[in-house]
Amino acid sequence: MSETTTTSTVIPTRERRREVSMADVAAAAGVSGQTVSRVANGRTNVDPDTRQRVLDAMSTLGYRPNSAARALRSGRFRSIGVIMFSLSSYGNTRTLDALASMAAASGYSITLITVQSASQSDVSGAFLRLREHAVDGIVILIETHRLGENELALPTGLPVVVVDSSADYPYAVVDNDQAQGARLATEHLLDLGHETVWHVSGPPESFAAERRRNAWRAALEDRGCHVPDEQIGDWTAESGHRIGQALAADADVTAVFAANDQMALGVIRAFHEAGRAVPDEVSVVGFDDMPEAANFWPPLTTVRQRFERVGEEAMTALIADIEGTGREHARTLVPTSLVVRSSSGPRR
Amino acid sequence: MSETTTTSTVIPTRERRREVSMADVAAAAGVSGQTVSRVANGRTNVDPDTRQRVLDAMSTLGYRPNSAARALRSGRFRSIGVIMFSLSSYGNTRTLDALASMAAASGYSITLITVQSASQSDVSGAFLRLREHAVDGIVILIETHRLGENELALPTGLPVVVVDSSADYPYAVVDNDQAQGARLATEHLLDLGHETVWHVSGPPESFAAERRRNAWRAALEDRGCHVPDEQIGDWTAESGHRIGQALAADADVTAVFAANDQMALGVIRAFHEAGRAVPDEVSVVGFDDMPEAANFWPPLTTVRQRFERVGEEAMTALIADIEGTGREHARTLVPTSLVVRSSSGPRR
DNA sequence: GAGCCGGATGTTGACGTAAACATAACCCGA
DNA sequence: TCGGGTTATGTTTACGTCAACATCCGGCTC
Repeated sequence: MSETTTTSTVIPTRERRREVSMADVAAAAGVSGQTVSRVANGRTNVDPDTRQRVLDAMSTLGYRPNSAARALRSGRFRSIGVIMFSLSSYGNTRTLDALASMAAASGYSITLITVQSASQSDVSGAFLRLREHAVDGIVILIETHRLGENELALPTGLPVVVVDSSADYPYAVVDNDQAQGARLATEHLLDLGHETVWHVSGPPESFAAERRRNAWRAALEDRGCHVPDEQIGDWTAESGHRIGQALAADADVTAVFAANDQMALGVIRAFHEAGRAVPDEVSVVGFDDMPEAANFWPPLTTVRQRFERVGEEAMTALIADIEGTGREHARTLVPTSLVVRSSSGPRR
Repeated sequence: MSETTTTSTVIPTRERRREVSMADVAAAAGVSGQTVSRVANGRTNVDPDTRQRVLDAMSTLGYRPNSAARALRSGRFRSIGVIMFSLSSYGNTRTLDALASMAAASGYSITLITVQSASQSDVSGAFLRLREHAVDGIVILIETHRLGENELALPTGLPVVVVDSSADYPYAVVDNDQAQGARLATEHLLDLGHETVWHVSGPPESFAAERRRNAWRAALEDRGCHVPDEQIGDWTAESGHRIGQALAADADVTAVFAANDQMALGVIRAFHEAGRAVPDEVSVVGFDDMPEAANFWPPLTTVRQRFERVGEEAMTALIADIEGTGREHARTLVPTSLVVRSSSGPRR
């Protein structure tokens, strides 16, 4: 171990010291490599004594199977590729966390590829890189609205799960139930006596945004309410703030449903700045239930998405597909729930 | 949307179709496998005509190098292992994003392992799994306070970079300059005329929290200010809220420096609830500059950490180590900056 | 006791790649 | 004209693992 600091210690040039291989273990235990392989893979047809000898040799030498060789041999890597559109989205990050936990629990690791844009070339480039990396399956965590199906079609027969609200992929799809959540939020506000509900939506290219928007509109129409023009944001708090400034200037606005918590935060700030009290004059409801939402001022009423659950469902489906059990390409929707806090109140 | 029961299309049982290999390309191009290898690796000693023939054959057949075989042969995988303590921390997530981008730009992919706890067993288990996965280097993105050096010592000579504020690892260390940032925040509040500054710190086991705490204390002492008891939080907005309630009850408190933005949010909420105006009666400064901070109410004065930069530095150092250029085990500190918004103001 | 069965273990070869070495063709100066 | 030095290309082999097949041995049946 280098004595840390300075003296750019001529570290004994990290010699590409050969790792302990099966052959080494075999020699140490006095058996053949194949027997070591059998022990490593938990085969039953090995004499208990022999097995123990091999296990001892393994731990003495610090043997770890070389997964490159294993993958080359078997075509399996016990690795899952995840393609994400950067990590900026709060929800996707939590989903990724759940994916990673589930994968680890099943003995898989995660190979993460982020793409700068959801463009065709970026995504197919990511596919190609994953193919090189001998992953056993792929999770796509992107808003894929702008990608035609053909562009998503994989050249290889790899199992794929898409975490997205779109239907009609030839893959399994898992997502939070956006429509149900948006309806929950909208009806909550109507139930409080508001005549209608304004909507700050996510960007046009997002499927999730589209579903929330459609469900909001449907909920209003079902109750015979006027449907105000939608306000198009881009998920950021800044866009919420900008839109909020316009809404605050309109005295008719008494209830706003923002398509995520960040935009709700921006909207609330705009109302604060305009001197319109929340929730006394205007109610605001968000979507996501990020950890901070309970500490917004006022604490935010919002729709809780269960991202962890989505990640678990996606990984479970993918692993089932990889390991050959069940290959339904189903669409799984994880229900959301409304969390009522202080940013929404009865129409004055 | 309720067509959840998708017609479970009977997909033509994914046959493990052999991938196109070098041999296939070689046959198609009428050259030897070795020549294909040379072209694939961009060697110069190939006749332009031959090279073109090989490239044509590659694209016709859709050849992609098999990285398992490549790794087996060369001992390199062009993959970086990242060990993270879950993805819950906002900053670490952004750092990971930068790591992933940088890695991709250099032709590496990311193998992500999350650990449930920073315990010795979890972390060393993660090491072992990464070693199996033939990664070329490892980035550790955990608060490693509780881990002795010996526990972190890798059995293999793999290059390692630690993103943490600790010193004295036998590895390169990169982090935001916590001490400088905390001093910035504290002095900002003192400069506004506050007699002293209360501190809501991160948990004891966090190195970053410790550095911020020490710098806060040092800044106060340098100015001869009274050092109030520190308030120990756990990074969550809830803990900030709880502590904020206590602080709000103390009329002496006029300035609070919270060790992250979430706790600052909780503190501010507590002051709102207690009817103490921010910043008129109490100033609050956070740490991180998360994207939402500008839209808190009031917009939060905070210390901006450049997580992307940290990720870039870490990956640059790691790749340099992997590829043999420069092997100083330096400690890199990325400076932070103060972002003044509306949550801090002059002492009344 | 011959024949057979099955469990434990060993031997061979192949996965796709690339380093090391071998060969062949060509160029240039003496 | 020859020898030495390039440059382009081919051949062999090894990386670590594991499936397939081969072998060995003890025990059981008839």
